[in-house]
Amino acid sequence: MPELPEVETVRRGLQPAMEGARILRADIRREGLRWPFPPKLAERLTGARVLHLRRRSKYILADLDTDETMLLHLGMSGRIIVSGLGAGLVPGRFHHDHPAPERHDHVVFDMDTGARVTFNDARRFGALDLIETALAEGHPLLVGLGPEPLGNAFNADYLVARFRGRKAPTKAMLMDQRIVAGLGNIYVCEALFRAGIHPARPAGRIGRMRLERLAQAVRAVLAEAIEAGGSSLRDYRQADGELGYFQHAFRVYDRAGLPCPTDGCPGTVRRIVQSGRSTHYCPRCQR
DNA sequence: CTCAGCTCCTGCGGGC
DNA sequence: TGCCCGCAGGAGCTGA
Repeated sequence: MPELPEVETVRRGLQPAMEGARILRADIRREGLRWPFPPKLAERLTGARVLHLRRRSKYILADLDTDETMLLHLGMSGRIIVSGLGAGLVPGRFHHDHPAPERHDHVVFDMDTGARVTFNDARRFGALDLIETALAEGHPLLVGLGPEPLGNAFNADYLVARFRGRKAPTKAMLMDQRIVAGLGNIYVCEALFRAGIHPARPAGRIGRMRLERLAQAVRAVLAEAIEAGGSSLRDYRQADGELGYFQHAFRVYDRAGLPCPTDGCPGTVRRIVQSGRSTHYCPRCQR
């Protein structure tokens, strides 16, 4: 469920609790999520200091002082919640005012900041792995990813090159993490609306000018969503448990039957299904 | 290579 | 109230 803006928001929320802090205890409460956890996970994490939290696509990467990097993915329903980082806490001491463990709390870290970091994932489509830091960029889950949509490599030239000759629906192309890394169902729908592109249009049949607009729309919607702390529909929370509020800024996503938000457009937002996923768009202003 | 469909898993809301 | 169905911010895998 979480897309790039939600993952980035979680990463930022984790920084005060984890960056520079040591993992005093790693409570691994099941064998794995989507895949089995790596061997001796708790032992390898216990005592490790988190040097830096990074994000690549929808993955959070925690570089440790053990020369290993922990890789986290939230899947559809994953949440990471920090507790015990409030005022008046004493660094280096355990605090006992953490909420009781809940159903689907799979991994719990007690940090020497006094913070507790809990990874909860009802559907268990999430992932957690540990790999040598030097090999992290080559992790099988990361190695095929396309450029970051907020980076310089993602632009109209790039889209022209990647879309050329492709007949797949533009929406499917943008959902493909090998083309661009970090978009998901919500932000693809929103970006296509802003760019005025029909989600079913074959990707190879969009002119350069319109791809310029599309690249700009992708960047804008992601930046605005990060600014808003992500979108909270069902499971998603920021690391401090607060809701994001970008869902109030959706123009088409989950708005089937409502009037198109474009000024003067008489259209109604439509819902269709593309490769098994809901697509929302305005048939009048998206061509 | 390209593309569509299926699958993993749990929870929730709507209709009857 | 209870049951069944469809649907959900992902993405790897299979097979045409």
